[in-house]
Parts: sequence; structure tokens; C-alpha cells
Amino acid sequence: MRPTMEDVAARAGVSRALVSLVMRNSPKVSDTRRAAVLRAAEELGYQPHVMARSLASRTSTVLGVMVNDLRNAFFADVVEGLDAAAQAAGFDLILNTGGRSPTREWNAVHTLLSFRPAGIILLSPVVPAASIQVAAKQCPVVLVSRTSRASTVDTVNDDGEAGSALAVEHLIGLGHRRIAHLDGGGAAGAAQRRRGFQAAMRRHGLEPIVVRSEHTDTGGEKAVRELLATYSRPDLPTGLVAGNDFNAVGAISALEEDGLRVPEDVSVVGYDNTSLAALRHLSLTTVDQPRTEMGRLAFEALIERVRGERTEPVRHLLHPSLVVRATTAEFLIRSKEGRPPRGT
Amino acid sequence: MRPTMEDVAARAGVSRALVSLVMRNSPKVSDTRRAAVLRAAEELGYQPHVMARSLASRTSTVLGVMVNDLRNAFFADVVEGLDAAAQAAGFDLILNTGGRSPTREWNAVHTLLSFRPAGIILLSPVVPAASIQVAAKQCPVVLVSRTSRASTVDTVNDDGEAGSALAVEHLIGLGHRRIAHLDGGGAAGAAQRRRGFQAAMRRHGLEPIVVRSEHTDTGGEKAVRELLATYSRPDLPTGLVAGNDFNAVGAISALEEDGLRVPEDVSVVGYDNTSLAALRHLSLTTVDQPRTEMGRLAFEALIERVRGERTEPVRHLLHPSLVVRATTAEFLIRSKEGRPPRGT
DNA sequence: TCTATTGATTAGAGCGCTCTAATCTTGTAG
DNA sequence: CTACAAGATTAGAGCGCTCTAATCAATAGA
Repeated sequence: MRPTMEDVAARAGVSRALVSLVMRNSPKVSDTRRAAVLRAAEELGYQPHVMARSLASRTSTVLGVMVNDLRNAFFADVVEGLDAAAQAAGFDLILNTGGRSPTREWNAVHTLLSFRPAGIILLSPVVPAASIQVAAKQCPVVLVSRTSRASTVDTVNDDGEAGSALAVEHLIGLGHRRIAHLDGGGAAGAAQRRRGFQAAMRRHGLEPIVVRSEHTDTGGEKAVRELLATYSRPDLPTGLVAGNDFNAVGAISALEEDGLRVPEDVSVVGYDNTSLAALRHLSLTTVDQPRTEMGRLAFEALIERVRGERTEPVRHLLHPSLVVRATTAEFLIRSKEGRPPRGT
Repeated sequence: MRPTMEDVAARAGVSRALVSLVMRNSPKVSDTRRAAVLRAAEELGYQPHVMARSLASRTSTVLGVMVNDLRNAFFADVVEGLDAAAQAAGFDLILNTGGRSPTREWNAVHTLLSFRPAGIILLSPVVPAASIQVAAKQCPVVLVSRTSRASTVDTVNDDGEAGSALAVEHLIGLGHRRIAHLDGGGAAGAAQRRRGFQAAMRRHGLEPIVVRSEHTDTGGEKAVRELLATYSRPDLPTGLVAGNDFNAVGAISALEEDGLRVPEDVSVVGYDNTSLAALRHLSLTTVDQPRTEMGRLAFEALIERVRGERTEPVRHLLHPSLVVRATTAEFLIRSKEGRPPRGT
């Protein structure tokens, strides 16, 4: 059996309560005793029992995290940020996955709650808002990548509209006028990105072209082929704002398959700044969301509630940034006969 | 305050002990009482307190998981498999990251142990073997992607040697004879992959060519440029076994930059079957490891120890499989000089 | 009628810790 | 030398549960 506080107390010749004080580095312990206790603990390999501590103190250092899909690099990054912040503040994460099914997700949340965590963080939950409210009655709740009107829950979201606008403005700044968006369909955040695209285009007096697609490379290919079939070559959009990076890669493939070069003939912007986009082979210009930062902010929002420092809800809307790489270039008017050489 | 067992007992008009029995669905409770208790629990929204239960029963339903880098898709997949198996068996995961630093990692493990988990799983740990032994004294330990000679710990590894051999044999089967390996340097598992490559080549009477590289796309580029500088075109290896998928992508870029086509001139095999490899744009032939399965096996090995069903160590060595896509093709003799392929 | 026997229920101690209130030491001022 | 405050230490109750052993009720056997 692992040693308990009692064992340490006996060995150090003090009371259990004193050991408890030392373990919580209370200032009201004499240096002599503290040293003695620490030595005894060291010798026995003693380590406080977190659960017993939690039970006795009626406080928790545990944060529940519900992730829908860890394979999604976005969530993995958020969790990393969360974990770093939590670790630094002495909190521990207990993880559960929901598998994008409302039932499984609700079970997952239930399990998390049975630990009586200090709070819980739900990453892109799909359960109904009412369920979230129920959970929020038990402990502070922070939502990531999901909005809420409830005053009891905080939210951290990336500003998808701003991200698309960034992409649009980048292309417009490069001289592009015919710009199309490859829409993510029903994917999380896709609607926002589309709205942002449309709004930005209209703000500049341009007609938004939206092609329904999905967040996959094959989706991007199909969408581009649709564009190629719809527009005659001179009318073809010269700038593409893809729904995400995978979609952008598919779009680029289809363009190149058709003899069009990126970025000489068509500029393409991705979204998400995945490891894919950073590959030199692709060097995809893309929109980056501060994912790790989102995790950190989620933690902080939670902690403020835990500490009772705040009761009004907080709504973080994080600003994405554009990472310019090699798939976007200035739009040059060039006829087939007088095409300028690549790179100039 | 959330309701406790006492509250439920009072409302149902029974003792706390009876409620406890119902909560653990003991068979020795009359149907009448059981119904009454369940109704009371339902009405109060009662949910057992996992930590209190754990403390009282001196058992734990918590499994500690140390992940070095969640961003690494490999680990995310293993954790998914782990989580699925654990959830099904009623265990909960508590997660911690180690950041590839021995000190931080040891802290992470320490934190996990302070929960008195049923067992812990370390994903590709970098702490010294002795530290692992220390941890193994406290509870069962399973190592993933790391070997151990200790009889107290189980291990789950992918057979990197077999994976490389698979790649080599695939290329040889396609008629390639000059095959080079782009070595992963000090990366986890790289040594095994290199050994497997060398052994497989020798088994076929071929001279293994190894270029020191790393598991990044720029590493792959550099390695290929080195090859191009070293070998005259007719002597250039026609098959490349990259250290991982990123490396393979870099290699392909460098080859194409030099006017060589993949797979017509050079065949390239990656390793890991990341989402990258599956992109139609790349369609990388690569070696796949059963990652989710590894998570499941790790869970099962742990549970056997937890239940005391086994005391001898288990060493899982999982067989990778080859996913053939579009970056490998038959080797055709087509050098300008008509030079026959070496070796045959 | 009384005692076993079986099954259902409960009292009460205890898991390893925290926390309040009480007790024990000092040091210092009067 | 006494009084008392301030600091250091400890006793003991209790967190929400489990578990053993004891109690109780009901039926069966003699």
C-alpha cells in the first residue's frame, strides 16, 4: 500500500494536520518541522492523494474536457493549449470523446460531471442547447467552436467571417476581381465562412460566387471542375477562397490537371493552416486560427468562473490571421499570346 | 450543493447503504426498494461521486495517459482507440502531456499517479527506463511506441522493421534494384525502420543505400538533393523508402524540381499513412500502422494487469500493412545509354 | 412453539485527506 | 514575574462513499 499522510506524520514525529499544512505549503509551519516533514515524505515516497484531497476540501483541480474528434488537428491543438494552461495553474484534464453523436456526447459529459470537476470545456459539442444548460447548473461550462445565448456559459470561437474577409481582401489587394468561394456545406463553421466571404465581396462592390463543396480534397476537385464547366476561360474566377486546406489542395489539383497554374493563372487561399499548408511542396496561403490560444482562453474563462471572479458570460471571438505563402499572386491581365514569364 | 447518497436515502425512505447497493446494481435488493431508490435518485438528479466512490472502495476507474504530443496524428489516433476501449469498459481517461522533455514528462506521470489510477499508459515516453520502473511500482504501466525489458511493464509497438521490409519488398516486386532509404535520424522508431530496410535489402542480395535525413519535408528535399549530387543519373536509385510521409513529400518535391517524375522515373514509399498520404493530389504509397488498434491493445494489456489476470509481461508487435497508391510503379529500363539495371 | 435458514436491510467504521477550533509555545511588555 | 498576543501545532469532525458485520423479517422445519 502506498504511504498515507498518517505514515509521514508518524515518521516525522508530528501530527497529520501538520503534514497537511506542509503539503499545501502553508506559511504557518516552522522551518524545522517543514524540513522534517519533507524529508519523511521524500523517504517514504509519499505523494498526496488527489481524490482524497478533493473530497475533503470540497474543491476540485480537475477540468473535464469533451472532445468530439481528437483526430481533427484543430481539436488536438486546442487541447494542447488547454493542457498547457491547466498544467501551469495546477489543474488536471480528464478527457472524454463524444464521437459527434448527441447521445454518446451526453454520456461523455455525464461521466465528466461525475468527477465533480471544477468546470468543463466542450469542444464543438453537438448536444442540444438545453443539455448544455443542464450541465451548466452543475459547474462552470465553456464552449469552444459553438455559440450560446445562455448567460451561464462562456464561449470561445474563431471569427470565421473575419477569416474569409481576410482571404478576400488579400486577393482583392492583389488585383483579383472574380473571386469564388468553395463552400464547406454543413461542416462546422462553414456557414460563417461563407457569410464572411459574401459580405466582404459586397463591401468591395464585387459579386460573390459561391460553389457548394465540402471540406475534403475531392470536394475541392469537384467544385473546381464545376467552375471550369460553368465559365469560359476568360471569365473564370482568378481567385479561390477554399473552405479549408484540404479543399484547397483538391482545388489546386483540379486546376493543374486542366493546365492552369497556381498562382500564375489562379490564386488559391486555404483555411485552417494545417500542417499540410506548411509543406514546402504546397506552400498554401491560408487563414490561421489561433488554436492553442483558444485553448488558453477557454481555460481562463473557466477559471474566472471557478474562482467566482465573474458571473456575466464572456464571448471570445478570436481574430484569424492570414499566412501568405506561394499559392496567391498578383493578378495580371495577360492574353494567351503575350503571357509574361513565370515569377515576374 | 449537489445531492448526496444521504439525500437520496432520505427521500426514498431507506438507508444510505441500500442506496449504495442500488447504485452498484447489486442483485440483493428487493425490486420495490430498488424502484423507490431509482425514482428518488432520478427526482433529485443524483449521480454518484466518482472520487468518493474511488476513495471508499480503494479501487479506481481512472486510467492515466501521458501523451507527448497530441498534435502528432499518430498519438491522437492511439488515444482515440484507447478512449473507445476504456469508455466501453467503464474506465475514464485522465490526460497529460509531456512535451518531449524528460522533466516535464516525469512531472506529468507524477500528476497522473497522484490520482491513484488503476494504471497508466505512456505514449512514446522519453523518460529513462529507471523512471518507468519507479512508476510501475505504483500501478500497472503500459508503454506504447517504446520498448522495455522490465517484466512489470507491457509494451505495444509497431513493427518498424517489418514496415520497412514491406516497402522494400514492394519496390523489389516492381523490379527496382537500386533503392535508398531516407533515414529519420534520431526520431522515434527511425532506427528500427532503418534496420528493417537494411536487412530486407540484404536478404535480397542488394546493397542498402541509406541517406541520413529527418522526419520533415525539408529533410526529404535535402536528402534527395544529396542523392542527386552523389549519383550520376543512370546510377540514381529508382526507389525511395522515406522515413515518414512528410519526408516522402519533400523527396517528391525535390525530385520533380529536378525534372524527375514520380512514379515514372522514381518510386517513393512513405511511412505512417497520414491524412497527407491519402490526398488524391499526392496519393502516396505508404506503410500503415494499426494505430487505433494499438490503443485498444494497450488498454487490454493494462486491464489484464489491473484485474490481476496476468503477471508476465506482454509484448505486442503489431504488423504494419502497405497501402499502395500512386507514387510507386514498375521499374522500366529506359536509360538513354541502354544500361541494364544493376544486379540482374 | 421454537429454532434454523435465507434474504433484505442497516449501523457504523473507515478510505485519505482538509479545516475549524482548541491547545500549546514562545516572546514581549508591563 | 505575570499577562497576553502571536505563532505553531494538534484534536477531531466530516467530505461522500463502500464494506463488513450485525440486525431484522419472513419462511421452513422439527
